[in-house]
Amino acid sequence: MSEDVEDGNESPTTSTSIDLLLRAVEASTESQTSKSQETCSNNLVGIKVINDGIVTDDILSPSANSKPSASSYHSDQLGNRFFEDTLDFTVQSDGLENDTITVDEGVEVVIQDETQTSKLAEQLLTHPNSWTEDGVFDWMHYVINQFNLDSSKLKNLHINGRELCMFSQSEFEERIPHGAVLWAHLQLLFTAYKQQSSKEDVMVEDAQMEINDGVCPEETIAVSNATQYIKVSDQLIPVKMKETHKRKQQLKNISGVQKGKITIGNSYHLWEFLLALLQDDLTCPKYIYWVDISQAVFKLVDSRIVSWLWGKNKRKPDMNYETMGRGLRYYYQRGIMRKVEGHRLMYQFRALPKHMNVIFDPTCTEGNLKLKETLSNLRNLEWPFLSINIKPFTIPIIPPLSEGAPALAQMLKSFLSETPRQEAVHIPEIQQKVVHVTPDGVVTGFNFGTTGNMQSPASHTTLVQINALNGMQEHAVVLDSNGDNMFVYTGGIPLVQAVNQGILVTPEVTRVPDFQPEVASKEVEASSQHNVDCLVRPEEPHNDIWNLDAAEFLSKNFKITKQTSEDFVVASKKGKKRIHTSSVWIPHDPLQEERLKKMEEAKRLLIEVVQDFETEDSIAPAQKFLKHKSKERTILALPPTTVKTSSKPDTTPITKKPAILRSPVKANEPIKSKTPDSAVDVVTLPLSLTSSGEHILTLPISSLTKAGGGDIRTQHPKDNMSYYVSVNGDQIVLTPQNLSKSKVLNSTTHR
DNA sequence: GATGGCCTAATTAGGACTTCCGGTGT
DNA sequence: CACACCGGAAGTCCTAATTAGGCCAT
Repeated sequence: MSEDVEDGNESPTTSTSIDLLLRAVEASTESQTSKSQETCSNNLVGIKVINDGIVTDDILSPSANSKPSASSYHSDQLGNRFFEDTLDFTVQSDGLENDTITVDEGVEVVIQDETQTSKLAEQLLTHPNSWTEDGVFDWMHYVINQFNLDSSKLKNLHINGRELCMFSQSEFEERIPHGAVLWAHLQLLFTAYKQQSSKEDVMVEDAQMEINDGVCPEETIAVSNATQYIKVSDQLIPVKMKETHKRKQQLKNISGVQKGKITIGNSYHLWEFLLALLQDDLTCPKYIYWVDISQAVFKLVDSRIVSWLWGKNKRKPDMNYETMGRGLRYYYQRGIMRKVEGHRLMYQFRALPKHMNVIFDPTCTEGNLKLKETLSNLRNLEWPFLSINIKPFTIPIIPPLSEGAPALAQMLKSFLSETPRQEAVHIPEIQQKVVHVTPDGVVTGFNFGTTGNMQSPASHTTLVQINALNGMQEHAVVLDSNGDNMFVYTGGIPLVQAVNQGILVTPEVTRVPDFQPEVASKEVEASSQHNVDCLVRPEEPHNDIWNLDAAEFLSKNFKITKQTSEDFVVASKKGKKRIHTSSVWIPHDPLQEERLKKMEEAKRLLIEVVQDFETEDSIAPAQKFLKHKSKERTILALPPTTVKTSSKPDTTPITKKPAILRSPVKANEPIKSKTPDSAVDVVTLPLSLTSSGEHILTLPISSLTKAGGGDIRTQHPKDNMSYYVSVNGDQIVLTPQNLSKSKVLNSTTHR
């Protein structure tokens, strides 16, 4: 029976290990007298490769068919050799009932030798790192016997599992008889163990909190993406954690992890990313490697691939080494890295994690060996352990790419192995629309707001995906069957609330076939600013042009102190006002009379807003003042020029300039004027009660108190009832507390 | 009815790059 | 000539922290 290994189901690591083993066996057997296959198949130890439940290979069984032909290998564009998935192996079918240890869906360890089954089976389930000298000897002896190699040279070998794992391939071959075969076999066990671990990883998920609660903070080490490593007998056991508040607190409390330095998800910092690459057998030492671990010096072998990966990680498709290099250079001044002078593509970390998640990878080189030795030797020393001058900051453990950023690792595999290259993460194309918002609220497209950092909106009839910066996320953007109505939940805001806030407008659908992300992102941002006074939208979405109209317009009317592609800062005697580009709107077709009118109206509105800002005799921070007046909890005391006699003559004329009273104030504290030179303790306010119309009333300041969340409440001197105090335009609104505040605010006409 | 706590949304500020550039060195 | 490297300046994006809004228990 023979089957082809199916494409795609086998990890490159496994393939590489199998490849190496086969070549090693090939080399060893060539140097010896050939033995018959009949002899070989006795006392078999094999590892079967299983794809989707079908046994495809018994890769450790020496057989005439086990040698790959020359055509079994191929090279990719980069010159990397890969295992061709068409090897023809013979799977043992001797009718005996084998002892089988399934370590993973793809790898199964089969032990048939009855005398050693139990002991060896047990040992093979543990990481080679933990094997005793005897265990190592048994394993070597057994493997060598299976391949009918000479076992006499093993006699004086005293190596424990830990030392075994420290060896590089070259050392293995140098110091251990039949080292190539044994080394290759060991790599397969590593692969199997790794896969087994990841399986167990999932199994412990349910018990995660319990485990964690039982581990003292010093024994837990934060890594990334809700994975924690628990140190048990000098081994790091990954435990997946749910991202809860408690969890976040735990991360914060973990010793050695600085506040704000924890990396969540795939958002590695650049230095973290490089460290991860250095610990991943997919990339180290092929594309990046340690030149001298004792000095934390590493080198980029292939700057193109490393920067490509970095760009993938950051979702920056244009990333290149030049750009990435700028990021590295910023590390010089921050004391994280330095350049190794005179050596191209060589950099030096100025600190390393005290514990690194060392991968015993099959492509281990001397650099990696040095890394392991150094870490082994220095593990018990005080951190920082490097001899170089280090700015003391703590680096959390960086998981290898395949654990910390599995999707990225998958991409890398794809990048390295597929011809033609394909994106591992496939995002289906979807019909997309541009959102248009005009100043009078007419929507020619869809209008929705966001609370996150939306980059480009996307939707089709029932699709609910938005391409946010941190990946495709499912937001509730739902179109009905006609495509006439869209329902949007923005950042978790329920639809009803979004409508109340004016975020949603019943759309008049205009399909825009050519999706322009730049335009869309601006539109999204604009639409999210439901309280904007007017909007600017240029003819072209390009940044320069985008700014042009707004800049031209603003510069004519105001002094602009700063301008970026997003913002203008308008100066006035009151301070500076930041105006978002999208807060000024210029219509698509300026030839249309109606649109011209709207444009004029938009300009007029903007001028009005800024003039208000400039003429307001206020000492409140100008930036705050202009922003959403109706939302600002500003209590403005107006000059008592038109004070009428109220029914309750409790007036004390105010002779000093008006005071601005702003919340929040401390609970239970009377609100006092923020104006130092103001001695007012009573303010005369023109009040507009929503139910009974406008009248003048005098409120003693001492009657104003802080409600929850910065609200201000007062007791009405007339009826002694509690009212919320809010501002509508230049009027103060008292809202009976027993009425819904939102209803009242929505029913009032804003200026 | 008065009060303050709690939860969540909205907003802000700052960090960490990214982009661009003009220049030098190998 | 290509590539690596440098650092200033400005822009972008993300996230933690802060503030605001609303509800609800006491």
